[in-house]
Amino acid sequence: MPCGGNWRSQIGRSVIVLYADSEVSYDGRAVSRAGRAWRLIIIKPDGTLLIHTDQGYQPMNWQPPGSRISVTETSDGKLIIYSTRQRPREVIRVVVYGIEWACWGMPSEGAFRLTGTHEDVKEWIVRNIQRIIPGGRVISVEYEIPGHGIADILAEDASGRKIVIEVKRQCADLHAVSQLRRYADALNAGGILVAPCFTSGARRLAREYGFQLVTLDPSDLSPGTAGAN
Amino acid sequence: MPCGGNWRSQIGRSVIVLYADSEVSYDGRAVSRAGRAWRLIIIKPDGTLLIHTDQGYQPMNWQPPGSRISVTETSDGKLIIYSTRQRPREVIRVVVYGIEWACWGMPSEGAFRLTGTHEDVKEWIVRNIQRIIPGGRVISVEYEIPGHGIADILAEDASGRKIVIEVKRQCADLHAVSQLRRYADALNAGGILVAPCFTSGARRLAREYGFQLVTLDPSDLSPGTAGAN
DNA sequence: CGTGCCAGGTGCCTT
DNA sequence: AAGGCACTTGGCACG
Repeated sequence: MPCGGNWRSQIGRSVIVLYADSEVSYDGRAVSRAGRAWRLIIIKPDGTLLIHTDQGYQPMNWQPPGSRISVTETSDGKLIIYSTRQRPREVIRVVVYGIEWACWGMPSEGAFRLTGTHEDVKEWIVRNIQRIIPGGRVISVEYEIPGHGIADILAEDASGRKIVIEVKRQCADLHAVSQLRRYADALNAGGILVAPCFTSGARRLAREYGFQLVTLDPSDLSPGTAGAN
Repeated sequence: MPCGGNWRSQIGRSVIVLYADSEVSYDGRAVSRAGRAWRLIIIKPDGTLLIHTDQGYQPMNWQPPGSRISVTETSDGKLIIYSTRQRPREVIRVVVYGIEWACWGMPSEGAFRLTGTHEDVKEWIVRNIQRIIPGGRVISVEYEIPGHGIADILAEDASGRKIVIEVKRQCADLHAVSQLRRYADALNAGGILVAPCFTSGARRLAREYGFQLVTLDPSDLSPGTAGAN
């Protein structure tokens, strides 16, 4: 059974899960200190370190892939787990007072496919530009505007006027409108914001800036509908 | 030893960790399908579900706190784990073909303190506004501009001209400049961007918009220095 | 509950 | 490596 005391031999080879009584300190872009408590510690072979509590999606502390981990033992028998990352320089130090159980395994992602992403929506629009700009055409995708960022789609309408299209897969907010403005201003172009929904503020601001809103839900990517708004 | 076959009795009471041969499907804001493979499954009492592979900070699939979990058994002995979330409606379905080990425990966050945050930087600036705007004063913090968002700090310089200060704890980018512009435009005010560093694009754009840059590192919050730029 | 915005954001891709 | 940006972003605070 892959649970036992020799988990240290699995470092770099398996995903190790420890249930440990521990203190955690983090020093890097920010600083954190966590007093002694039982926590879930996950060590992945790619250098990822995750320290989870009883609640929440996010770990209490972590270290990303590529970090270097080491485990040492103090003279009085306590374990100390170090995880170090360069650029930015960040260190996690876990003092382990006790381990109730330690298990490991070699999980994998397996075949994995994710759909309904921003990329999918963008591709749909390129193929169905007529539904967004009747009589228009796509000039470029991921169009870089030097010093101003990268526009999702650059198109032109029937009259030849340039139009920047900014695509969001979730409700568009003020940030999305500001982003679109940055592109449209730089190109002296019109702007269309495509999203499944819009916050009230986004609607106001888009109106103020003269941008058009188009409602398009990622789940409606079929030959379906795109309702102008 | 808290590892064994009766982990299902711990649902809602402990954090459960399964090492399982499984298929995972996710349907919600996006859609994902993951073929059969060994994966690490974590079930927290707050409804959080995390499915981890051998690499990366992020789980392959997940469900946030507040989700409802249930485990059923098919006629041929396979387990199926359902996790459902409303608003947005999202469902994860895990078909479990086998479990190599199942362990649990009741971790906690314990005493935890994080410093060096955005809030810390903002407070430092309010206390040391003279270092940012010599002769100026703070008018308001978290100043809401209706329909345009919330400015970090609204101040005025020695001549009484309004200045919006946008604070970043990491390198400021185009997004930060756009955000500042949204505020400054709405108030017809000047703008100062405070950050530990700036991307090349952010420098260009800030110059174009007439914003001032001030370099301030979160780790130098002592009575230290704030270098205008 | 929606709106807005930070996060030690992370991850992906392109120059 | 730096820059730009999406993410099933998650999480928080406020009206």
